[in-house]
Amino acid sequence: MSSTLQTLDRGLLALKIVSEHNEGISIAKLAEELEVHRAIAYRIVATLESHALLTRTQGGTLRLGAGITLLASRFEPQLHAVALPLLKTLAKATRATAFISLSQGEECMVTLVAEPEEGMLRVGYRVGSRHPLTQGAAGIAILAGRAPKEEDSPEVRQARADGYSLTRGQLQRGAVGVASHIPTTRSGIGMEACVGVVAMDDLDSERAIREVKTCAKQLAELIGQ
Amino acid sequence: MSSTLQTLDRGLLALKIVSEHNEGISIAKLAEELEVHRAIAYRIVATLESHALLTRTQGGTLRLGAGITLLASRFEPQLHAVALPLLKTLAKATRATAFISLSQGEECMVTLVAEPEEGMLRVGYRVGSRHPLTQGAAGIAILAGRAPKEEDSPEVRQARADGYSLTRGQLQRGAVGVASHIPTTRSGIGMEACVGVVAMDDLDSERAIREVKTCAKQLAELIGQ
DNA sequence: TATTTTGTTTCTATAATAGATAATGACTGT
DNA sequence: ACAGTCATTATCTATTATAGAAACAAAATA
Repeated sequence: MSSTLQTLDRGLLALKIVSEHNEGISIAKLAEELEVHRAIAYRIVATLESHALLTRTQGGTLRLGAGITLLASRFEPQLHAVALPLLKTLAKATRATAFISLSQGEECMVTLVAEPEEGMLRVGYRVGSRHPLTQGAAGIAILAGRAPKEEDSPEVRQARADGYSLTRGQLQRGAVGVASHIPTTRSGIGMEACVGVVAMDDLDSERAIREVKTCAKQLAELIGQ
Repeated sequence: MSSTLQTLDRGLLALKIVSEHNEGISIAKLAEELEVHRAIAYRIVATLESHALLTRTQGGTLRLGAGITLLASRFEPQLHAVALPLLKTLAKATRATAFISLSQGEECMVTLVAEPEEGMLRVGYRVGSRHPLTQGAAGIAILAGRAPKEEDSPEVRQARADGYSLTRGQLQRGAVGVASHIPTTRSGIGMEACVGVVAMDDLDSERAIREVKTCAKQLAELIGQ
C-alpha cells in the first residue's frame, strides 16, 4: 500500500478546488472546503502561489495561475513522445493513416499523425485540422466517451455500445474513418482524446477496428489510470 | 513573511522537474534532483499520481499526467486557442518573436510564444519565464493597464499615455521589447495580460508598435465578453 | 462606534515526515 | 543456476515540520 503525503495531497486538493470555482474563491472558503484551519490554508496558498499555480487578485480571491499553462505546454510533447511509437505501429498494421485527436470545446483537433510507409495512395490528415465533434469518426468517438445524453445521435449511441465508431465519407468522399475513445481519468472529466485511422474505401475495417481498440487501451494505460 | 510548506513545495518541484524531462525520468533520478531520499520520492510520486498529475509508464519512467489538461482547460480556456493564430500573424508581420504574458503577483510570466519563420537569428523567449512587473516591456505594459498610482514610474506613465511600452536592453542586452496591455472585462477579476514582441536591436519599431497595438485590440475583442 | 471578516504572526504539542534499513521480486549478465 | 543490480515497497524511530490554537492588527461592515 503506497502511502501518500498529507501536506502535498491537501495542496493538490486546494488546487483542484480553486480550479472548480470559475468566479474565484476566498481563502476562508477554501479553508472551509479543505476542512483545515485558516492559517493552514494561507500556508498552502503561499506555497502554490510561489510556484505560480495560484494567484490572488486584488480582491483577495484565488484563481489558477499562469504556471498551469507552462505545465500544460509541456504535457502535449510528452504525450506525443509516448504515443508516436504506438501510432506508427497502428499505421503499419492497418496500412492506414493513424491519428490522435483531442477535444477542444465543441470541436476536435488532430494533434498527432502517423502515416503508413507502404501503399500507393495514402490519406493525408493534417495536424491541427479541426471538425465539429458531431462529424467524423474522431468526434463521434469522443462524444461516445462522455456520459450518455438525451441529444446523442444514434451514431454516438452505437459507438458507445461498440467501443468504436466507423464513418464513411463524412469528412471526405471516399474516406473511411475508425476511431475509439481513450478513457483517461477514472473520476471527473479530464482530457478527452481518441485514436483512430483514416483510409480510402479499401480499408480492412474488421482488422482496423480491432487494432484501433487495442491501441486505445494501450494509450489509456500509458497516459493516465 | 508568509511561510511555505516544505512537503508541498517539494511535490510541486517534483512536478516541475518531471515536466522538464521530455523523455521521462526515473524515480531514482528524480530523488537525486530533488536531493531527497528515494523513499521520499516514492511517496511524493504516489501522491501526485493519485491526482493524475503524474503517471508512470511501463518502464517506470515518470511523465506528466492527464490531470494537467483538466486544470489547463479551466484556466482561461479561450485565451490560448484564440490567441495563437493572431500571435503567429504578429510574428510574421514584425519578423520578431511574439508573446503573451500574464501577471502573476508582482511578476509577469510568458504563457504563449510564436517565433517568426524567416530571419537568420531569432530571439528565443521561453514560455514560463518570469520577470518583475517593473522590468521589461511586458511588465510595464501590464502596470500601465492598471489604474494610475502615485508610485508609477515615468516609464509606466508614458506607456499608459501611449498605449504601448518600448524597452531596450532591460531584460537582455541588445534586445528590444514592445508590448501593449490587453484590456478585458475580466481584468476586474484579476486577469491581466499583455501582448508584444521581442527582437534584436534591428526591429522596425514604428511598425512593431502599430502591429502590437492592433493585435492587442483584436485580442481584447476576442477575449473580453 | 461596535462588530465581523481578513491577513498574518507566534507558539507548542504532536502528528506527520524524513531517512535509514531491510525485504522482495524482477532483470541482467555470466 | 548464480550472484549482482535495480526498482519497489514495507517497517521503524528520531526529529522535524506541520497542525492548530491563540492573539492581533487592519480592513470592511453594520
